[in-house]
Amino acid sequence: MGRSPCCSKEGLNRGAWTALEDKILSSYIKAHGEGKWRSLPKRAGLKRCGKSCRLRWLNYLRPDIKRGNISGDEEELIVRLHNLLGNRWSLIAGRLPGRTDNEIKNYWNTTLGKKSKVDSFSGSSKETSLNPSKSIAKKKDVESKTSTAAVQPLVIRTKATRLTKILVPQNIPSDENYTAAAANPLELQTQSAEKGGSTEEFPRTNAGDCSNILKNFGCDDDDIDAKGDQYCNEFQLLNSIPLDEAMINDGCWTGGNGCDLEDYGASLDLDSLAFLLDSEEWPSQENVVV
DNA sequence: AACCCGAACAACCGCAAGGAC
DNA sequence: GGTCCTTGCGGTTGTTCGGGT
Repeated sequence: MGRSPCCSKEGLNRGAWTALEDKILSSYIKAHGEGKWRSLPKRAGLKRCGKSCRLRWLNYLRPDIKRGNISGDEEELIVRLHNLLGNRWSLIAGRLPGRTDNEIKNYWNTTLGKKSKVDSFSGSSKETSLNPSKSIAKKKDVESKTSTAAVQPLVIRTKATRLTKILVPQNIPSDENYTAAAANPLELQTQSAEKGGSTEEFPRTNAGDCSNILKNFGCDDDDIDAKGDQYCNEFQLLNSIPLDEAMINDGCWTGGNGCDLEDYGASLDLDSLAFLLDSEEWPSQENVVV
């Protein structure tokens, strides 16, 4: 099946985006929503490849993008998730609200990857300081986790599978321990399992609560207007399936930018991931947000 | 002040999956 | 069922910027 080029290269702008281009793209997407990237540049009046528009929007212009330095907690989370998932940046990014896969990938390649490379080369816990700005204590903590993972590598595969369904926990538990987990369905599920979880523990809400749920996941009113119905349909669909079963069947474990664990099937038992949660807490949302 | 170098980040590219027809 | 199109992902390259000499 021959692939057609994503766009004609002739007459198109390349390289850095100008403020005007950003404004045009943002305004267009705000007015018409995402999607149809191939035809978007023409409709918006941009001399850009659709792919380039999509990337610019996803990695830079999206309103929910968190800018600024990666915090210590986020770094720790990235390290742990990388140990678990390998270079599946989109999945890792899905666990870090407001961070993009590209950002995390860059951060890894420029900072953490080198650090871990040096660590493994030295083969010791000797201090390595490629990034002196990071706190030593935090760094040691990260290193110890990295070395733990080296003993127990669990890199699943390097190619991500596309998300085809979005799974959002139907009810945001009031218990503060679960509040942080609300944005981390994997943790929610694991905790649920640890507690002998069932749909009774996390009763699923009806579609009427969708707006609040979406807001809890960082959607603004525009998002809800644009996609609320779609998400609510998903909610209603999933409401007919017990929560844990739905997660396994749908294979999704993140909100919005999730993955498909279905392929892991025999090789990946979600319970086996519990070791990640055994010794230490995942960073809470309050800690992650800068 | 000029130059060099490395880090950080933005953007591009090729490939593959999934859906529509 | 096959083909084509769209979208998303991960790897790589290019550019910018700041610090050191």
